[in-house]
Amino acid sequence: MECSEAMAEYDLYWRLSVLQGNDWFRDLPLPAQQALARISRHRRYLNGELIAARGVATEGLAIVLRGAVRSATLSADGKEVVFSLVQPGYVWGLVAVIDGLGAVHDTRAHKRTEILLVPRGPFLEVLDAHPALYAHFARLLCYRLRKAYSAVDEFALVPLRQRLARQLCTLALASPDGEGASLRFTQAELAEMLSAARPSVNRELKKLQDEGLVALGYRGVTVKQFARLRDLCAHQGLFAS
Amino acid sequence: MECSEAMAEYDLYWRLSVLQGNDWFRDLPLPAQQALARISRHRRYLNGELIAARGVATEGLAIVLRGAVRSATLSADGKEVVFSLVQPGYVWGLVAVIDGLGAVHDTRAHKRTEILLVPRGPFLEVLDAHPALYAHFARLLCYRLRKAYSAVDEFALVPLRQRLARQLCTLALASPDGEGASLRFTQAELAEMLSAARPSVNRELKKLQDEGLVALGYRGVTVKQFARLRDLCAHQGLFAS
DNA sequence: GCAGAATTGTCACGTGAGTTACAATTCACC
DNA sequence: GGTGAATTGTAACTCACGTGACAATTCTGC
Repeated sequence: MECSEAMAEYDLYWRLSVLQGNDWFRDLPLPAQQALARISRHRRYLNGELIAARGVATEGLAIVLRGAVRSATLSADGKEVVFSLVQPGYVWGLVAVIDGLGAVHDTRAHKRTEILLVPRGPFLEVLDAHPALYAHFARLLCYRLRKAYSAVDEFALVPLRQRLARQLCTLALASPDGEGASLRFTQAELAEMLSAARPSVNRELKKLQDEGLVALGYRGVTVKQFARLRDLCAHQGLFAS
Repeated sequence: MECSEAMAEYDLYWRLSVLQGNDWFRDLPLPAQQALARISRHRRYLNGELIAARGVATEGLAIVLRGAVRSATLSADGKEVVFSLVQPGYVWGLVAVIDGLGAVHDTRAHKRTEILLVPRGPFLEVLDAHPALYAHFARLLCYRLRKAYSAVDEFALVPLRQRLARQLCTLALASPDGEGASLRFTQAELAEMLSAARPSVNRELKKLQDEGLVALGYRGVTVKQFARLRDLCAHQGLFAS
């Protein structure tokens, strides 16, 4: 079984490199990274496949590798609010892992999706073995809280036009090509990220296009004038994604 | 100076008892409680006095004793969203204490207000000395996150009537008299807590009164039929305040 | 007990954005 | 290269809720 041993070895190395490439795991001490790499697993989901149901215990933390993880809440009368579309490189599921009270939202794979799963139990053991990690992940929770807070008051007082501008800036900065990026998202996806209706997003995008700030394409938006786009959202605290 | 020594002693004991009476400090090990009592300070603010300015480093964690701590965001065009009105018994300021990135909102005293202040530096030292506390406060952060998340999707998909019903239920349960409580809040305060306009809240309150669920008074609302009020909000995840 | 402040009660009106529905494009694939 | 699925573009309609502006009520302090 030399071959499969070598495979396992390679796999472990691969998982370690994923962790080391991630914003929230990059800065951990090597032994902790190794421990986490050892316990983590590679998972694949089909488009729309259920990853976690609201209130039900989750398997663990997910580092998104491909596709996206889509969290949404369904209201009694069937309306849905998409809470987040977690893109590759981001982490999903920390709250439920730490407090153990079940998934916060109904969560499904958006397109074919791959994640690196860090199972809850072993993860908590690693945390206990390296107490300093708690401080680290507490900061991640704080980051999330600030984002959630700004989402709340943004929703309440920022009109769609500006929220859209902000979203575009954020996506552009997060993309490899930077400020002038061609963002490969459909308008429906953008609408979901903003918890807005698709026609409304289209209306605002058109206006931005007329003003020359962006160019619209078939499955994408190209940022033409990042600076002016950014000016639109001005003054807003956290520049989050 | 025997007298002032005795005073100091009494003061320490008083601060310890405050901590022991608080939901989030009650369950800590005694040595940690004592350490926190030693570093904490009693603070008074006048109505409207500034406690923290958005983005500016905060002094520490506040346990509200009297009055209320009011966090709000001011938008560019002068509109304001009141984010929370932290009532006595609740804790304010954890995020800024942990990540050190400055206050999340502009924060002022609502009426004459007293808090127990746990200064940031010493608090973090106590955390480092008792690593288990990190796990404890990480759970508090998770609790906050769940509340913030539910605030987001509630804002997006629950109509004012139900949000109001929920707020009333929550306030009733939190009050000493329980379910049939006479809640001493003005309609303007209720509106702030819900980030809604005062006339809108009045409209919904009137309807609830017509249906016999509540009775309106000069500076207060009395819950008449808690069960039916609660049914109105049904199915909603976290029953928060 | 009365003046003035605070609070509640009610209107008319504006508006951002959701909803529905369909037409016009663009693409993907055989 | 043409057919069908996916996406984008648009318009008409609706509605919850905010805004502003008062009048009516209730308290508070001298």
